[in-house]
Amino acid sequence: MKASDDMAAEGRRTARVVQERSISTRAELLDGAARVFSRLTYAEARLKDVADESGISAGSMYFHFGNKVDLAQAILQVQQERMTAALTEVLEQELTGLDALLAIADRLSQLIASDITVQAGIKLGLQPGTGLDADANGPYFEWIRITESLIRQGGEDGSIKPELDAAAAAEYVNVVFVGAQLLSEIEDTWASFPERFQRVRPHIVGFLSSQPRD
Amino acid sequence: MKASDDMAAEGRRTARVVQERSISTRAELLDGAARVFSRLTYAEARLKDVADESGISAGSMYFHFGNKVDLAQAILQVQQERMTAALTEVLEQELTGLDALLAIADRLSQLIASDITVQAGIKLGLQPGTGLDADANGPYFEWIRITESLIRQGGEDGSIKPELDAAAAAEYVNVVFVGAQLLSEIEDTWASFPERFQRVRPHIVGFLSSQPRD
Amino acid sequence: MKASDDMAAEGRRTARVVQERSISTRAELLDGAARVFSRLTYAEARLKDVADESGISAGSMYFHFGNKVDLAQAILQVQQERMTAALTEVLEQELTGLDALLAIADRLSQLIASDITVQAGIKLGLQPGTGLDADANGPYFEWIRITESLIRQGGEDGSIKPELDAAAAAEYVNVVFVGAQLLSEIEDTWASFPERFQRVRPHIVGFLSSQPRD
Amino acid sequence: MKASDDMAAEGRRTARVVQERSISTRAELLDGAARVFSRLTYAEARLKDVADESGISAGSMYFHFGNKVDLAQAILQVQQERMTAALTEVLEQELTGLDALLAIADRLSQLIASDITVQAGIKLGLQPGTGLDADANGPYFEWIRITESLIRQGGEDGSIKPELDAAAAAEYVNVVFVGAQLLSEIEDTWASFPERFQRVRPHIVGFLSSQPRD
DNA sequence: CATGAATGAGTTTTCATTCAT
DNA sequence: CATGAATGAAAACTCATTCAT
Repeated sequence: MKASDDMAAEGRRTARVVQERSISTRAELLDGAARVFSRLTYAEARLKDVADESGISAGSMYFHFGNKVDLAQAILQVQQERMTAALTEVLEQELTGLDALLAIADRLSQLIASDITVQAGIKLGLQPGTGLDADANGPYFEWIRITESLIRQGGEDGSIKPELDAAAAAEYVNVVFVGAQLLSEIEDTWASFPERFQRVRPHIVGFLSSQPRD
Repeated sequence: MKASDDMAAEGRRTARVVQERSISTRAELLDGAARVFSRLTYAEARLKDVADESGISAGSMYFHFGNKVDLAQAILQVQQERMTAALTEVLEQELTGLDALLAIADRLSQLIASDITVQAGIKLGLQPGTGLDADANGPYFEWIRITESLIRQGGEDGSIKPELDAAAAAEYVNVVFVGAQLLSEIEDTWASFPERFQRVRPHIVGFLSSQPRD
Repeated sequence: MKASDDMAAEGRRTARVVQERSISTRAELLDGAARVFSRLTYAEARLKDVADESGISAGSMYFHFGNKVDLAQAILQVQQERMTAALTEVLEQELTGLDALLAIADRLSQLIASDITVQAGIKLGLQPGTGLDADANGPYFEWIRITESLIRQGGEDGSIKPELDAAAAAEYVNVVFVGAQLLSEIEDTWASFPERFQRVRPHIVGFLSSQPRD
Repeated sequence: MKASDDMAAEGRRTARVVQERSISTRAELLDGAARVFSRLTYAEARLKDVADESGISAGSMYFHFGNKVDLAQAILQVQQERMTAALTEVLEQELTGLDALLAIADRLSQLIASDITVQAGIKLGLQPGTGLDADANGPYFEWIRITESLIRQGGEDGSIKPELDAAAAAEYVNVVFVGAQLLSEIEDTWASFPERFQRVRPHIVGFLSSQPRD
């Protein structure tokens, strides 16, 4: 049995190496795709561009992702993972409702400005009808829900004016956040988003905060 | 010579009929294209979709609009005309800076919610790199400029707090307007835009108005 | 209204011409496809071969038949129409059960030997799992049913031994017919089918006929 | 020198183990291929299907069989071996011409119904133009020759009517055998072939046998 | 020997655009 | 002017085969 043990051992070693190559290829592919989808519409994007951009053969793309839709969906998934991660990271710290809300918005504005995969995901999410997951912008609505619950929490922990209508306040916060995001996208593909958000942030604070600030 | 007179007369009549048909065809084409471009990306949209949607043959499109890009550009132009018309209409009334600003925003929110060509234009304007006029979203920046000048005017006519930084205030107003627009687009393709804007409008008024309101 | 009447009239004339061209193109395409599918497996057949064989551009194929499967299905349909036509033609003559049965077999053996579209249909029908209509060989079973009913009829009209088990007799007839067909296909792509069937035909007659023959 | 003896011994053991694995892999591969080719056309069959079906990696196939054509040819060879074996087994018994003919037919009908590799071989043999051995259905013609010679032998040994034209009689026998086979293939992939053949067998016996039977 | 990722040469399919009628 | 069939260039996708481990 020694021989087959050896073979098994070698098999495992080989497998790991192969798997690593596979993983890195997949990552490069996702990266290239993110770059392409962040500057082009889904239908405009050519898979050849993705292949060239990532230095991977077109055939290989079909080994890792069955087709164009799946590739786009993979990007959407990464986007959601990263945004969720940012969210949870903040929520794990024990902050007041207001601080958590602001921390999340700050965090997300930076993430969106710096992470091209997240940018690609946002663009893809806004153009359904492609075969992409119908609820691609489920995250949007989740984000709205979270905003509302944090405002309610802030009302209880004293950081936010308790008399506010949570739903209406949440809508306002989201309008401001999303508006800043869209203007930044138009102007310089999100590069200015964090600063722009900082400029309008005081309006949110002033509206929500129970502490008079100047 | 009577016969040829008849023929000439008939020719004129024919010409008129043909011309009328041409005009209506062109209109139907634009309408169909607007419906298509308002729900699909430029690259996703098939000219066959436009043909089917408008009940006009594909070949005919090439008589009226040289090609796909020109068709899209025609829509962008209509959009700009209609938005500009709304703008001028308000500006022609002699209103205070604040009232003009709010009237324009109200007007535009209604126009966007109700006019599918305008909707199509907005979507097209947000996806450059297509061969569409590079400065397709020139209107955005023009709108920002107008906002700023109205705020400055409001500072002078007393309707708006004079101590405000006009540029910063304009940015805030636009962030709110654009944010409400985007959320409405996502939720129900702009149908809820006017109401949503009315809900956030008080924040704008509260921030700008020199008159304390409750 | 004279002008538009003229236009309508011209429209009709144009439409007819266009339609004729369309029909002939479609026919040539079907013909070329039949030639290709009669010598190659569905999966082996290249659409380029069909295009070349019929002198029609590849793109045009997709105008007339949406895709490869539909093209194959169109051939199957033509095959079924032609075989059904042969069948009905015989059945319309008032023949005895035996004569009808034999006439149909004769007719079909000639049709199969001479009509390349029918040949293509037979081959296609025998290779499902392609996306072709699952019941592509429904005709086979229909044919078996008809055989059985003619034998029963022959039992009643006195042309066929009444004591025969119709189902079993039908199976035998079909086995012989189909066997002759398959051997002819292998040997010379059906060219020898009619003669071969004539050689084995007496076995069928001897078995079924109520009249002693030598 | 003991160490190197050990190594040599282990080397031999390893070699044997490897060799055994090789043999079983080859067998599984052939089996999987048979299953795939028995339900799909050569061109439809994906080597990946074979790999999945046999649980062997695609790359490994290329070690054992140079390429797709060779794999198919290996199956054809197994089919021919098994059919020939059945044939010779019967021929080795000293039977009359008629009994030998019937025994062979019975044997083959059972073999075809039960052996998926034989089924695969039959299907492959009927789709040339693939790159498979041109005379893939040589066996068919060989079988016809054997039939004829057994009929002639039967004429001499008294088991078959001596006045029969051997060639014509052989054709009839083959038509019936092949017809039953094809109908069974269509109906239930050969499962019913033995029974069906038994149902039509009396026609063959009645035609050939020199002994009046009822 | 086995594995499975990678490749590239084909194939199918799509669609803007042209053009004869 | 309108129509819709035809075209071709480009895109998506497939898969036998190779090859590093």
